[in-house]
Amino acid sequence: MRIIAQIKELISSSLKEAFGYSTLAEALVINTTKPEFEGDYTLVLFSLAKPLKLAPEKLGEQLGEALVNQHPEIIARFNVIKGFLNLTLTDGFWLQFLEAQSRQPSLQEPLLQGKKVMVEYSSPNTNKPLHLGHLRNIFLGWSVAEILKNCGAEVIKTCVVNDRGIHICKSMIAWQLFANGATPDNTGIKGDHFVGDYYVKFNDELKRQVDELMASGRTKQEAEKEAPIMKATQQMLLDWEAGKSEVLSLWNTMNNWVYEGFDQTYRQIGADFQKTYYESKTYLLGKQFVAEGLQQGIFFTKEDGSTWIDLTNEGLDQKLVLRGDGTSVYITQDLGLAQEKYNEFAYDQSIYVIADEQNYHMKVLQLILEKLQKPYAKGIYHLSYGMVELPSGRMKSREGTVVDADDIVSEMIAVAKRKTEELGKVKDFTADELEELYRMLALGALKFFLLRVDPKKKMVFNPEESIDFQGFTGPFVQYTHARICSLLRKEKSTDQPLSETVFLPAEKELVLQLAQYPVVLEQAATEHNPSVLATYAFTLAKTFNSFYNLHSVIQAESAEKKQLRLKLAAQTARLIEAVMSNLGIAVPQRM
RNA sequence: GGUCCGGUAGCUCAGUUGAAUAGAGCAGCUGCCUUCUAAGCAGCAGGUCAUUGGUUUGAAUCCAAUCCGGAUCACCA
Repeated sequence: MRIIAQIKELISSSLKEAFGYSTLAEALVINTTKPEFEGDYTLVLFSLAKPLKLAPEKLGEQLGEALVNQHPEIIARFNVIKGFLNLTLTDGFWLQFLEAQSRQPSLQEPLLQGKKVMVEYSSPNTNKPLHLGHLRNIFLGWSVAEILKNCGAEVIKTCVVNDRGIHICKSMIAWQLFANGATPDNTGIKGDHFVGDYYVKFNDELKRQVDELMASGRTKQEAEKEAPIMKATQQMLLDWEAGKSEVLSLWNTMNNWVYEGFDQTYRQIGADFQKTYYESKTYLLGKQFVAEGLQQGIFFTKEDGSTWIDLTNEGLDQKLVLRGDGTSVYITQDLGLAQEKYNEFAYDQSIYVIADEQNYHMKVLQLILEKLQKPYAKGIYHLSYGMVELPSGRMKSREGTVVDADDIVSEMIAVAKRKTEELGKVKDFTADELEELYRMLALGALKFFLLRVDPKKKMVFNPEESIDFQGFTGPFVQYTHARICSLLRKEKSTDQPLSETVFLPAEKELVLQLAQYPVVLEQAATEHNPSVLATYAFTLAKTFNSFYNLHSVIQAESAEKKQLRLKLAAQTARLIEAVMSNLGIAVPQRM
């Protein structure tokens, strides 16, 4: 159902027949015609003018003539302006398209049929709750997974939990020192926040001790090293690695508190994983790669026994892959984990949704796997995204300028509730229905806000201004869907074939938009970029709203018009739902 | 310092495989609800696309230099 591709074929064969010129249909440049000109699609002629040795205007006239003559059932008329050939397709063609699309049982595309893709996202630490940056990560990962599924791929969503290390021990030490047996249960605090609070307490106490030591003449570095709380933490990490049972037991308990909290958040925002990897179980992996790399001469050993790879020929640096004492570093684990994932799932592609601060690391990871000639190395794709920043700059947990995930979600729900009550359109809803609606709108606004921006760019969130429900937003699109549903409750679109009609400009605009979906979906999939779908959802809704404002559906001028408009409306609603589901956003029947 | 990313309207963002008069939303200003949901529609106003030079029939888009901002280059994860 790719109209542009279809037209490119027509043009390509016309060029051959009428001009004896062979060119790949792919190479032609066709866009939808700008609204200020007449036409549906536009061929850019400049690049063809040269090889054909014709002035663009002349070429346009002749080519347009040929197209209309050869395909009168598809091409109705044309006009040439400067180097642009504007083509208007016949109403019959558009009618047929609309019928065919509405009869299509599924809106999926076969682009990635038979491919198996892993998407790793979220990947939190277990010492503090999720924040707005995690939400961008989670929504991106979820959305990309949906997009790939809708292109026919089998998708495995996975999460790597960073559940070990010094930062976890900090929360544990602080809990031992200050908690007096407090738990999430007996305080009523959500587990991840509870543990996060002790992480903050640790840092407060550390600062106090450091200040004290500095007052007695130590330098800052000395003080940080010597602070009793820091020493205790380091000892705890050693005890953890030695498998000391009371440390392990506390570690287990506190991590489980955090997992309960995370699960609650994941349920609330609709995130899930088929497979979760825990770093405590994977951090010893990857050492066999070091032996392998040494044998192949890809790695080398320094005097102190540490193992390195030299990537200076690739424009990078030398990179440590194993410490002198034989323990793993971050990259070692990641090598092992990539293998582990491949052993388990034999993926064609493995997508890592990770912030752009790790671009260098991911480049190194892929490069090493390539040098080791791993079959899955080429399938690794780093979906790098920019940080969510405040107007004042980066969020800093130490300065308390982190936007908490649970907080922002509840704020959004409160705003959705307030707006819905102000408008008073769903007074007959039950309490459960209302709650579901508020959540749908709140998450719609939040997800759309985070997904509408190109992932690789950093973005700004201003907590002073709450996220909009008007304009280029999730609720705008959701509203259009609810409005169409309301229309269709009053008058159903039937399956009867449409009768011949002349498309009015607003109707044509809409059907043209409907035809764009497969193109946009494929673009989103190949670029791993949900934002193009957000833009499309908005444009589609906007186009419908203009149409809706201009023409009455139920009181249409004729029975044929009514039938056509009902079908356009039904199809718009269907596509809005499909596009939004790619973004992980549900759409309501009423709002 | 090396590498990478970014700089487009007051603000937040599209547009960057070169193509018609650079587009949206928000904020500001005008209109439009006794007819299908006004979370909407129609309009006004707002731009030296960081700067300079180059390539081209054509540059926000490509090239070079410069300025500004950010990330990264740990025996941290």
